[in-house]
Amino acid sequence: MNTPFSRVASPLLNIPVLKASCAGCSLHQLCLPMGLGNADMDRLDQIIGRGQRIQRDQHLYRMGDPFKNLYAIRFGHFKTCHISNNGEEQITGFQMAGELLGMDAISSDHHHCDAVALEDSEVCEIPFTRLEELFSHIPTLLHHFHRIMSQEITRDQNVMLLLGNMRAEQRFAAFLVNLSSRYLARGYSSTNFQFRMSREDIGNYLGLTIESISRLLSSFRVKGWIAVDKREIQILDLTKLKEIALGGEAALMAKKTGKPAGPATAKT
Amino acid sequence: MNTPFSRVASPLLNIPVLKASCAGCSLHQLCLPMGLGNADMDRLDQIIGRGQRIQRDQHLYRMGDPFKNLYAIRFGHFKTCHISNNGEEQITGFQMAGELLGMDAISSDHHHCDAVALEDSEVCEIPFTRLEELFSHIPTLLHHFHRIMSQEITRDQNVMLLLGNMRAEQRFAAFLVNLSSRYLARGYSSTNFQFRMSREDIGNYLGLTIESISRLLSSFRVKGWIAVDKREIQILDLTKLKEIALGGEAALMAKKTGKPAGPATAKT
DNA sequence: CGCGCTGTTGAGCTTTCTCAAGTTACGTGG
DNA sequence: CCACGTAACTTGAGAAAGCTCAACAGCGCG
Repeated sequence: MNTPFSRVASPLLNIPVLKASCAGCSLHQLCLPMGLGNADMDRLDQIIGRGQRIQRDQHLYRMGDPFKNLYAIRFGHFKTCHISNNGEEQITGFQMAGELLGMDAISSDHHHCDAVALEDSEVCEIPFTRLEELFSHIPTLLHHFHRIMSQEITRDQNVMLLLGNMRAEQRFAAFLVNLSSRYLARGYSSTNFQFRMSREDIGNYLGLTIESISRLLSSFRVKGWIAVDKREIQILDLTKLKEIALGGEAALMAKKTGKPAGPATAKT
Repeated sequence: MNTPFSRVASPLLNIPVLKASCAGCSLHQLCLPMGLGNADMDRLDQIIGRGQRIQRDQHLYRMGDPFKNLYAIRFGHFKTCHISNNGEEQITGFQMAGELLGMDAISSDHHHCDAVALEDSEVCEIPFTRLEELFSHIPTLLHHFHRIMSQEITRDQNVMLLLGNMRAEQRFAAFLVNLSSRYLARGYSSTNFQFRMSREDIGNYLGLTIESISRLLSSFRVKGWIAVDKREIQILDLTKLKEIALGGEAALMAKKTGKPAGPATAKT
């Protein structure tokens, strides 16, 4: 790794340098150029536009916008949300540094959701037509791109599993464990971090109300699994949370009654 | 279109011809070779393996199987289901002729879900590494492949919206409308078709119990929106169903009370 | 002809939502 | 610097949607 930044370097260090460069980005092992040699990474760098700053609550793109670019998150956090026909919004994901935004737009040449910055963030603009040109010259890049799209599919299907099969407590535990492991992969603490999204966003994402999220936070706190202060969270018993996220029968037993699991469907 | 089969040709006509051929397939405008010229379609045909028959309830692949091929459904129906760690299954989609199976496996070189035939079906085997080789020679094919993967992402996110935001009635209406439009796109009736999946499968997919599905069917029937006989369904008021699927406030009003919509979150 | 599988219907119960009141933090203007 | 207003969150009590359990009906199959 010849990156000038350590994995945990403060994002602030990057702010003055707006020219996006994969080679100089601490995230290139998580991001699109993963596994590329120096020469190929340079070619990728040549098509990548200037970094783009997005302020908190600003839209990176909106549903219906024409599709030009994919965006790699350089630092910061985003949410993507679909607006259904009756005006309800459904948050389909929270994205963090090193993740790619905009892949849903390839199918129809316009975006199918809104992407909103949860905090001041910066993205690399990746012109998709130029990227496709590169693919024919760099098979490794193409293959990795396919993996990323496929990963997105898998991720979405896991959320479907969460929304279709899990109880509130399990959903929330799974959410915490997911965040935890993603921060870990980025070199941050897996037990101490802050929510970049509001309780409302969390509830929306998990298919629960804001009140339920609040109650779950309290309940997890009382049980000693987490400590919360506003948006600051500390995970005190990650093992327990993982157990519950996995559907922990044991966890439900311990709770009091000996009921099966799952909000619906279920049944052997 | 130089296909020897009309769009509505009975699938039975294809059974004796096990050699898969895009050029000779009535679905090539819906499937991977969409938009390809004859020469390119021939090249695609050369890498596509023999057709593979899958009997009802047989697995096309299982979670954990190594990833070798994508599969295009020639005729028949499939379901894909994830098994969560506590043994619960969640059906993540129902696939029909012309749709591609297995894209979730690209990310990790093994399948992340089970694919099960809902009836006797046939698929074309598409060796993925050979397909990737073709991509560098046929940019149109590559581009279309990206659209298909992107479509899959969009589809999954719509299901997330369904599971996260919709009431039982709305979910079920959306499900019926979705099936209807997919049959329409394939040249079949949009109002008369049969469920290839059990009530249990429908319930699992929609995050509801089998009893709820049964009640919804009855309720829709009583209201005169559909007629049902076992797995045969006739849609009598597609407009109404679409209205409800879209979150129809009007529909909810008419129902009796004047409540807002959405099972959770919501609120302006 | 009876068994098993799938689906239907009913009654009561659990989970989570809804509504409402109250708290805390924070930015704005006096 | 403080009062105020707003936004975000918390907590409680009651309501409702949909689940669980249970009984039963229809159909296919051995």
